[in-house]
Amino acid sequence: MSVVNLISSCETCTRRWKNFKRLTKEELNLVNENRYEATFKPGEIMMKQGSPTSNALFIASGMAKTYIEGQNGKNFILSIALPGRLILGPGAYVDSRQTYTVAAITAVQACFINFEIFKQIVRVNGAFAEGLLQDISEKSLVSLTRMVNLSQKKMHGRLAEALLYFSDVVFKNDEYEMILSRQELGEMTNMAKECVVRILKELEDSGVIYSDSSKIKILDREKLVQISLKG
Amino acid sequence: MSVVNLISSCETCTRRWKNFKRLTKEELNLVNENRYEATFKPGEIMMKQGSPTSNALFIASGMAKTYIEGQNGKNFILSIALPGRLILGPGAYVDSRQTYTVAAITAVQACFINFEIFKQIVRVNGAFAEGLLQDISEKSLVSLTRMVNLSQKKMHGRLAEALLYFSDVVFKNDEYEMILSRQELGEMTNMAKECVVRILKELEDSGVIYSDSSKIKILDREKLVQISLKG
DNA sequence: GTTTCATGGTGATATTTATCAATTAATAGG
DNA sequence: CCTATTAATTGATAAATATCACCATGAAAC
Repeated sequence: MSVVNLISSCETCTRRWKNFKRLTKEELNLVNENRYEATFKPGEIMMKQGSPTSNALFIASGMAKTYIEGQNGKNFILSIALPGRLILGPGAYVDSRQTYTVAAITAVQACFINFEIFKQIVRVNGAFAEGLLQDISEKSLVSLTRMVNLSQKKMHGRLAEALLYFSDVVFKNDEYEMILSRQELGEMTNMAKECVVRILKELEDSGVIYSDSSKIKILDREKLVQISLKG
Repeated sequence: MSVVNLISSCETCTRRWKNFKRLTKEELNLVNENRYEATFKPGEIMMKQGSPTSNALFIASGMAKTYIEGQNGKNFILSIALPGRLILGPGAYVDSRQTYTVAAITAVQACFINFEIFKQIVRVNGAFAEGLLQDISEKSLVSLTRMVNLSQKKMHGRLAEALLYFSDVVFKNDEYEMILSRQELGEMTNMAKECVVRILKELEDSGVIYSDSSKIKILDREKLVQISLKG
């Protein structure tokens, strides 16, 4: 991890969190003065579950995975962290501990922003606070929906959902690099890696997707959506 | 549902949300002027998933269940709603729809507070906004933890966890009325009702709890905690 | 280029959990 | 008090999913 500043300022940054537009010039300056950049290589841990929430994290370029480390070394992948999104677990406002670990998947350029400063601005800027509330609420809604889906859908539905997540949210394309291993896809959908392999093959055999070890192509989106819904 | 006001004002209410102490006298008055009370009988729906988030809900007395209505009429019970807690799904700040349904379990006396007023106060009172952020973050953290537990623990662990939730959070007592049916306990722990019955019996046979159809008594808490952790 | 190690993949089997069918207890109305 | 319903319970069975053992492949390390 290197610490050379590559982004000149928050004001001109094109990858910044959209809620920053609600800050005054002074507040944005304050943020800018209390940030530091870092770059990470694939596999490196950017933020560790349980450590103090001293910073809010943003990704300027690249992708990372966020995951909770559960019992017996079993991980649970929450999401793919993308540029422009606030990465800050709910623990920040509860026990001041990181709720999850963040690890780089590709090369990542990241910005850390001092959380005390961040929190201070939230207290005085109502519009910014509301933006944060929206952001946290959105994530909370996603995780509630996900919890219900994990509970009520069977493996086919859960895996189909994950494939659509990569297509719709991460890559915005029907064809993409599968940046997660089969093991990790399992950690995201609560399946054993062998089951991931088998169901990917089934989906390929029935012409819904093309899949090799590193690439996914959605061939019959309607059918995949059906599978994700009917579960 | 009747609509007689039984509580004279928010200012003197002993069951009010603790975050209301951060309001000014004027703001608290505003809240008080924009609330209405209602009482519900057991089983009645107090708030319906998908309906507009026109109000934040508080319970003055009694208990309710909050649940998400999933596919094929399968419900997923999120929590037992208790006096003094804010009941407002994340949808309020996302799509202005109720994220879950709330149904009375016992007789319930409730307060509905106009959400526009509520939101307006959040914008101008930073301390109140921070309190709301803490509240939402707490719920979000609970649901993340729950999602991981549902994924990684087996039935015994999940049921033990639910029994401890009733003991530690809902009743604060090792002996309590089981206000949920076996079916509902299943909707909370993602188990079929038959499995709930069987595992309750196993726990009773091994001396960890006493259980009849309406009562639970924790006999060996340490063992139950072990099961909830290892399970 | 060979070795090493992680990942992908496959079949057989074990475990977990749900479903089905039937019976018994509990409860609400009349 | 009696009857109609709903919930609780039980055993048998089926379905879903995980685990195990193993081999193939491919990329990184030497």
